[in-house]
Formats: sequence, structure tokens, C-alpha cells
Amino acid sequence: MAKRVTILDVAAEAGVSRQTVTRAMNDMGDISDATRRKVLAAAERLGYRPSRFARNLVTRQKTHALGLVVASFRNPYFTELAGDLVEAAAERGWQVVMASSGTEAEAINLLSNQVDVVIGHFTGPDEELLAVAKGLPVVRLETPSALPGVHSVEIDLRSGVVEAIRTLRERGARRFGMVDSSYSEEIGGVYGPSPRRGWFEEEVGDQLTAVVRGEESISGGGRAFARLMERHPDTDAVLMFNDLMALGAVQSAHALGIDVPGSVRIVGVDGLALGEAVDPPLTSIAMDRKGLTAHTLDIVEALAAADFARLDSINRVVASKMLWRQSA
Amino acid sequence: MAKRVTILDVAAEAGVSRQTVTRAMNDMGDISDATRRKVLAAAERLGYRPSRFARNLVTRQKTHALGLVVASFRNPYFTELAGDLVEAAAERGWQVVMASSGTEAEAINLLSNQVDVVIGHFTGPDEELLAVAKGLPVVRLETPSALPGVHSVEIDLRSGVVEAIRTLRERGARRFGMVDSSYSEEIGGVYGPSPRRGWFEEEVGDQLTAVVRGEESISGGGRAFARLMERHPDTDAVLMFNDLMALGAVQSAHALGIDVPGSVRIVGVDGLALGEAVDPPLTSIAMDRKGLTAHTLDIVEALAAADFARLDSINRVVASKMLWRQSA
DNA sequence: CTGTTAGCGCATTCAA
DNA sequence: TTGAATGCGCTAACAG
Repeated sequence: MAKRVTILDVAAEAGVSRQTVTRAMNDMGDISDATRRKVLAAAERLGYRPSRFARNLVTRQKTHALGLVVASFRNPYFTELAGDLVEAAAERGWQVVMASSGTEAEAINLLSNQVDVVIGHFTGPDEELLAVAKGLPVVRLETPSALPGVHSVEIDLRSGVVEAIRTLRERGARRFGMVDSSYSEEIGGVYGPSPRRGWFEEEVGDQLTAVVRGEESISGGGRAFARLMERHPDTDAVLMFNDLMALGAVQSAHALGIDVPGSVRIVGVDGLALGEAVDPPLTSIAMDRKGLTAHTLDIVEALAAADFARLDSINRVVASKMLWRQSA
Repeated sequence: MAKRVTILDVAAEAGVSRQTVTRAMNDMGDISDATRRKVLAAAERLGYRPSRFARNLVTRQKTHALGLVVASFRNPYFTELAGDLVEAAAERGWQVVMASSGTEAEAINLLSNQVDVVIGHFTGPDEELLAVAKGLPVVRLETPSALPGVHSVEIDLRSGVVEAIRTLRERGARRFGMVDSSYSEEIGGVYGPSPRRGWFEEEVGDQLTAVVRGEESISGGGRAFARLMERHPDTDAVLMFNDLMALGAVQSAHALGIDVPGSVRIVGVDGLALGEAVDPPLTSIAMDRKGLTAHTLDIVEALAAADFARLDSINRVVASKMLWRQSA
């Protein structure tokens, strides 16, 4: 690769000092129109591009960047989250860098010298995050953090699960089933059943028919739902692990000739806008995503104000609330 | 804001030289375990975070970043595109920074000192892009570019539109309608009807019933579709501007008791994975998104190899091909 | 194993 | 209106 064209090359080419080049490149005034043109022409001739690193270094980093780690772009939850975050971040003058490849550790590593802080629905323990982040502050979504340097916005899904089941009962449901994610199995079974499954079983009590596990995708959700209904045809309400899988359940019910919500009520989790697009529109335990992004950015700004030093854990909580559409 | 903690502060605190601090922070070897601990402790005590700009400056920028400008995160097309791009980019060692706020010019401006090149479905002319990008290379998606410094990956949608209509005819369709995007009206009517509308009308000929315009959203598509069918109930095939709007059309047809594809065949554009989630699954003119991202990254790497100098336009073309699902 | 010397490429003082 | 010095914070190359 050829040696980089620097401001000095342009200065030489134009026969002026480097200052004059800076002035011309940044529309700074205090420069005659003639020299500006001359400099700009020289810059273009040489194909000059100012180094963004040198510039940011000397201007004392006025623009910050946060890294968002997502498990998969195939799940609209993450893309909707990313959208919200990018928009909210832009309003506060932050840029968002995305990463999704491989493991959490790899993603964080990739991000580590591009951003000031990393954010994500991390599954690993705080210690592990701290180790891979090497001092880079971390904000974990969904689950609370404890160690300094790791902060969190917890999502209170439990109250949503409880509310969902109680209301389903009021609407006549008596036989509850659930489709959990098989994710934990895939990664070696380190993680047990999802917390939401625990809350579900606790609240449902002896009205439980069964919990089956499915892959986190539309079709995976559909297959798991079909399996559940085959084994327990008397099930009249199903909690799906998330909206993505619930979409598959609605589709699957249709294919099996099962009436929704007449025979079975279906509830998802996440509150995706996408749930509107299916028929019947999906009822969901929605997390307050506006609040989620707002709290996240609050934390991130607090970290920025402290120059990204390792602060004691900042923890926030956002609520979940039922989004009753037509599937339940 | 307090003065930033630098490597020198840590060196002083630990009683070593700055180089030793570097070695400790970067696991570099050639350092005793004792001093490493000492340095790390000092760094933590002071809350030291290496400046990513200074580091990248001196290491000669080995990692690049590209900026992706999207019109809206509400349209799954962009989120699916973003997902593809982030994954493909990661494989080649690139980071992706996203922006969506406000106008194209604003988004490019925000990105300008964070990335090495910007990419997006830009609607403005090359001249305008060049002006706002200030020398930052631009890759425009969908439409071809001509000026040096602006490159492109064109999407050949025309052949897809033609193929769609011909096959629809083979399947018995005789009365064609279309729902176009109202976007161009909203921004002052500077842009005429969409090119895909032109190709549609040309191919359909006198079998056209009507073209109506709708807002680019699920509900907007649904309303426009309903309007079209109300005015021209004999329409038996409809091309929707994109899949997002087509989703609304399928939903609307269902609500109106119109059988799809029995009474009306519905075709979208984009080939979203999401089209699988509705009933009936959406037929679509799919662009080759794998090819799109691959070509884009090829261009981007060519630009990097030239140190992001202003190269003559690089233009690539990707095909579109029909994705026959059940709605048509 | 540790410290010293040199830049990386730019913008912000100051002088002229 | 222009130019000369200075430093942002870090790592690479060399020294010891």
C-alpha cells in the first residue's frame, strides 16, 4: 500500500503551509478564496483524505461511539432494538457500531478499539465480560449486573408473565403450555431453562400441560408449537419464548386448523411491531423499549462524563407491559 | 470534565515508563509479572482508558469502518440489509456504523469522521452526495453512479418486474394494478414516479387497471391496496412497491374477504425473509442481497487499497429474481 | 526485562 | 491573511 497522503503533502503540492490546508479543508475562514481553491485542487489531485483518528485525537474526542452486540440479525427483536438505539443515540450525538459475529467475546473484541462502551443482551457472567472487555465499560441488557465496570438495564419480564397468565385465566384459559428456547442446550447446556420459563411455571401451577423447547426462529417456533399441541391437544393457552417463535406458532396453528384465539390463545414476548403484520395480530408481553434505550443512553452518558473510568455498577429497571392484540 | 487520565499518569503512579504501561495494557510479553500487576493496579486506581484514537493513529489504521445510511429502521428491508452487511463486513475485518437520522446529508455528515466510506440507497444526485461527503467515498445502492468518488451497486429490478408479469400472465392474470410509493410526493414531488412503476406500466400495456400511491408502511400498503380494489374490483394481480407494503396488502385482502391468490395475486419487491411469516407467504421480486453485499464490500476494499482516494466510478450490477411463494 | 527516542497526522495556540 | 511552533495520547524501534 502506498504511503498515505498527509496534510504535509498537500501543503507542499499547493505551496502553502499545513495550516492553510487545514483552513481550506474545514471551511474555516481567514483564508482568501484563491488559496482555498488552490489547496482544494491540490488535495483532490493527490487524493487526500484527512485521518479521522488524528483529527479526533487532537479535537479531544467530542463525538462518542457505542458498540451494540446482537445475537442475531435474523431476530427482528434485535433489529428493532438497533433501530431504536441508533435513533435515540443520534439525538444525543452518539454513533452506533454494530457487531454480531461469533461469540460475545469475539464481538466485544472487534468493537474494543472502535467504541467507548459496549452494550448487549449478554449471557456470560460479569467476570467474563470484564475480562474480555479489558476495561471497556459494559452495559448489559435484561439481566442485572453487580461488578464495577458492568452496568445494566434490567427488564422486569416477570410481572409481565404474571399479568399475562392472570388475564388469560380471566378469559377462560385453564390448560397452559409453553415453548421455551433451545438455545441453552445448543451451547452445551451451561445455562438452564430461561428465567421466563421459571416465572411461567410458578404462576401456572398445576394448570401446566407441558413445556417443549424449540429453535429460536419462526419455523422452529412453529414446529415446537405443533409438537406441543400434538402431545397435549387440550392446551388452551401457550406462552411462546419470544415473538419470533410466536409468529411461527400462529402460522402453524393455521396450518393445523387450530383456531386462534378460539381454541388456543397465543402470547409472545418482546412486543415487536412486526406482530401487527400477521393474522391474527400477535398479543405479546412487550418490554418498554423506549425506556430501555433511554436508560441505556443515560448510563452511557454518565460513563462518558466520568471519562469512561470504571464506575460502580449503575442499575436501572424497565417494566414490561401487555400488548393485547388478537391472538390471545 | 476532569482532565483525561493518560498513559503518563499511569506511568507516574506506577513508577515506571510509559512503554512499560503499554506492555502491561496490551499483554505484550517482555515484562515481569510483578510489574505488570503493579501497572494494572495503578491503571485501575486511576480509571485509565487508552484513547482509541491515539492508538489507531499510531498503529496505522488496520481496522476500517464503513457507514451505512438507512432511510428507516421501520422498514425490515433496511434491517435485513444491515444484518447481511454487518455479517459480511465482519468476515472481511470491517466495522459497520449505522445512521438513519434526518436527511441523507445530515446522516453522511454525522458519519463523516467515524468511517472511511459511506453506503446507502441514496436518492440525491451524485453532485449533491459529493458535496456533503467532502471527499469521503460514497457507494450508492440500487442506482448507478457516474462521478468519480461515487461508486455503485446497481440493482436490476427491471428484469424481475418483467419476469413477474409474464409469469403472472401464464397463471391467468389479465388485469394488473400497482401500488406505488408516495414518498416522492412527500418530499416535494422532486422525484417522479418510481422507476419500477415505469417498467411495470411498460410491460403491462393495456392490461393496466390503475396505479395508486400509498405510504411506505404496512398499514399504508393495506389502505392503498383497498383503495385500488374498491375502484377496480376486476384487478386480478397487483404489484406492490415493496414487501413492507405488500404485507399490508395481504392483510387488507384478508380483511376484505378477497382470496389471495385465488381472486388477486399479490407480488412484493425486496424478497424479505419476513414474507414467510404471513399467510399466504409473500411472493416477491427478490434482489440478490448476498451479491449486493459482496459487491459492496469488493468496492469498499478496492477503495481501501487506494487509501480512499477519489477513484473513478466503480459500478457493479446485481440481478433480481422471482421468489415464488404462495401469494401469487 | 525496562527505559528512551521518535514519530503517527492533525488542529490550536501564537507570531508575522 | 498566512506561517511556525506545540501537543493530543499512544506504540514502534531501538537502546540499555
